[in-house]
Amino acid sequence: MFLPMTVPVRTRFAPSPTGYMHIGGMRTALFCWLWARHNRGTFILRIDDTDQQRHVEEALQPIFRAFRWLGLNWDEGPEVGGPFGPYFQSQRSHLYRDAVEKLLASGHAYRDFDTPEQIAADRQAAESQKQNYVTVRRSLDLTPAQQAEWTAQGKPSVVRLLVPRDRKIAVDDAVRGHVEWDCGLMPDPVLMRSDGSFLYNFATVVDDAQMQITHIIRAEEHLTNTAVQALLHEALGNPPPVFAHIPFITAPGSNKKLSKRDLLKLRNSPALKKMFDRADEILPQLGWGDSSTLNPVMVEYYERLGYLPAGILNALSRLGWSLDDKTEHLPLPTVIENFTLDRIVKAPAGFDPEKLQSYQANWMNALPLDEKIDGCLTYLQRKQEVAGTTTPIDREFLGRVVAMLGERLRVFSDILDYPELFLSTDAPLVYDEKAFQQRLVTATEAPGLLTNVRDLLATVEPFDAPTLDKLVHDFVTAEGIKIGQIVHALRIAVTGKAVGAGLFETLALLGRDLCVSRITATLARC
RNA sequence: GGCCCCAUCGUCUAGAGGCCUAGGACAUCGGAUUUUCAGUCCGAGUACAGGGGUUCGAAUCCCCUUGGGGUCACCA
Repeated sequence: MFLPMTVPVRTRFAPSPTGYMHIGGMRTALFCWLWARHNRGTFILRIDDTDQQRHVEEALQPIFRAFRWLGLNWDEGPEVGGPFGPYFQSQRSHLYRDAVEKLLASGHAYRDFDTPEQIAADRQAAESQKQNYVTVRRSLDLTPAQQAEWTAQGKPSVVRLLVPRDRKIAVDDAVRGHVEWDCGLMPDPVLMRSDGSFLYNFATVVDDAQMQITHIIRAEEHLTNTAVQALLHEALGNPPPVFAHIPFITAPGSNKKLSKRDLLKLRNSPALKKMFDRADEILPQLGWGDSSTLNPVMVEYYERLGYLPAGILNALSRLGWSLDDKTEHLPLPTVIENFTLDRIVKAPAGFDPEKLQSYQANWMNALPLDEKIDGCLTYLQRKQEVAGTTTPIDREFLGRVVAMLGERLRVFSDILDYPELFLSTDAPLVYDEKAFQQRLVTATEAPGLLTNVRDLLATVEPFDAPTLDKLVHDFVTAEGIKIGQIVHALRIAVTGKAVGAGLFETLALLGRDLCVSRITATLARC
């Protein structure tokens, strides 16, 4: 658009080390990554750690982890290096200092000796007169000698950009179109603090230019910053990058930014409650905390619960972007091939857990059986480790379980919902008490019928699903009862549960001995 | 409050003047199948925020209103 086609595309994602990867931030990162890959360009990871936290290294790990899990590799950045490093803002002060000097020398910036108190008073004065506040610029009237003297005395000062008030600044945003601001309404932004450190808005511009970023793809909340940044690029003589402000993700059922700050509200929102509850059910079994340590705004939540990268990627891609009027299931290569900035939707997109589930189900379904087995095995083994037990899990048997469960298995950790299938012979079942009452106590004929069926099961040959199906149906006919009078009782007797996979398949899977002994045990309980 | 952005079914979206009595997906509700749940198959309902223009013709272009959101630091 503004760049010659020969310039290779370079995009960047610049997270702060917060200690977790936000799902919305991941979506922004994905869009950056996609645009780079679509153009066979370069995707850069740069760490915005200007506030110098102590444990940057630790706080960074979940971010790297999320990228790696989803398979979004970075071409330049931490751990991989690159020709434009260092990739930590905290290590790039010399570049910012040079840029400040350059702006000071060219007259685009000036030293401001006004105290924060003066500035605050100016602001208040403007406000009380219902006037727009702009910097008063008293320091501009200082003689060079006065300035030098104050500087020599160590009087604190900041460096501000001298905003050209007589004009407008405009940007042709790749998703929002032409946007412009009146510079006469803008205060002069601080570039360098009195302690010599630099502001994000300035550092970003210096970095983007030095790293030769061609497309700045970021969340909409930065749109207002763009006026200052565009001015800075201009003052620095940089070739202007293309800006693309993508809409942010909103919390389900709201139009506010999906934020970790509103966690309490999110937890109680009907759409998200299930996800929190699921975390509390599953995570403790695996020794990975609970919903207070991992929640649905974090990428790690999905990883730990056993979602598929393909499912998450598909869902994230479709939040604010579409291929056409009907394609929903998109493998990454297809997205890369077709991803363009002009198809990004302008309006904010609500995060919809239900739809995410449906993408996930689609990709789980498409997964080869072997990979499903591997995934489930990991979870079963992890659970055993945590519980301190070591019952060996037969891979072939697990394969039969996974095949039988079919679409009931949406994420890998769902396998933990079926402990009764993996229990050894002598381990007692946990019964769904309500169902037990209804099907085996209230239904007074049930124990008798069950006893008869057990005796038939003890000898029937072969012990496979079709045979068992026929056996039970013949039994129903012979007894003159309804099928519902026996199947529910039978299922509870054998699994303890009211619902599950196909009954006859389940019986066949568990095997004759286990079925008979469990029915006997259940009968003893009636 | 100033500035800026946004506005199609409950939700994600298609739609770049006639193909739109607005298409798809998720969710919802029916029906069928099944021993239950899930699934599957079939079917249903539901949307262009409002008002003015421009035009032979507007969801699509312009203006206004309304509503929502973002941002206004020596934060990132």
